[in-house]
Amino acid sequence: MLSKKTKYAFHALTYLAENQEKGAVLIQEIASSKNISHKFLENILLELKKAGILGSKKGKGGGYYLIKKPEEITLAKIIRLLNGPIAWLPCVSLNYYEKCADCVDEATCNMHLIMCQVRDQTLAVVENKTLSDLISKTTDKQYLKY
Amino acid sequence: MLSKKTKYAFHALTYLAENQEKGAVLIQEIASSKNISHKFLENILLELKKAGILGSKKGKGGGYYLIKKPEEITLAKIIRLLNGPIAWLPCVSLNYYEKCADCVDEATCNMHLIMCQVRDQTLAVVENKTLSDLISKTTDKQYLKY
DNA sequence: CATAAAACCTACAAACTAAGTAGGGTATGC
DNA sequence: GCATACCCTACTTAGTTTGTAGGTTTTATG
Repeated sequence: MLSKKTKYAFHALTYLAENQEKGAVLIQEIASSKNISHKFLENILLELKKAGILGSKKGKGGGYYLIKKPEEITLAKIIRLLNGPIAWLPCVSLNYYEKCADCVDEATCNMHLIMCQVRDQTLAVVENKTLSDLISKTTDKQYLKY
Repeated sequence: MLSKKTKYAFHALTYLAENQEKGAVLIQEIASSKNISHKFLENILLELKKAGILGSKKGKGGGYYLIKKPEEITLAKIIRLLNGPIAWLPCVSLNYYEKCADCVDEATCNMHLIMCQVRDQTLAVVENKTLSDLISKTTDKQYLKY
């Protein structure tokens, strides 16, 4: 299951994507809008910044903002960053590979093969879905254009 | 990631499947063969028994044995039993459904839809793979038939 | 029937991870 | 130069996973 941290990250990113015209947005604004603890969200946004997904501005009028287009931010990237490996076993993880303690030979391990399939099927979805797929298409703002 | 409990369960089931001709097998035999703590494995086998996958015999000459054909035991069943939900969110779980705390409307939630896809892709693998796919096809025993 | 073997069951302990909190440091705008 | 708001480190709390302890019940066998 996805951790709260991961879910909070998606909520925050969605908020930022839907409010890009505002420029820098306060942590507090996101936190109260999405019902997330201010300090906990602070840590999450910092991680997203260090990963090159968000930019920030300090001092009065500061806040966080997207530095990539929503369609360039894959769900896989966010999940890996905040939730950890997508694979079910360390020995089939593309980004967090580790040799299995008990497994003698990966090449002949039947489990290994199947877990690769699971990983690839999952990636087929989350590598091809982006933040833009999470944005609600019918916000008030969009209607105002007409 | 799969828990140790889940991995141990697969190891134990594989052992039992590869040694069906032995009849009842001692916990201790499986534990030492697969390097699992006896008492921990005891709990796992008990769960598998309660789920109707294993049978047991008490007393001298007792032990555990499969009561289903390996090809009838899907990986999904084992994973759900010992690892919990396969889905990434409670609101898309088929066997452990729970309403999302924060989600207002599942029908219009974009996350919901994507997570359903992830779940279905995963299930496409693990509902169609069974214990028989984990059994090594080249054991000594098999060669002895010729 | 006595004994030993082996599963059954409940409860607990230790280790690890996730979630959240505290408090001060640093850059920025006015 | 002061208020603002992000930055950073460390800590606490809560929950889960992993493993252990110790006794109970059932069964084969001499």
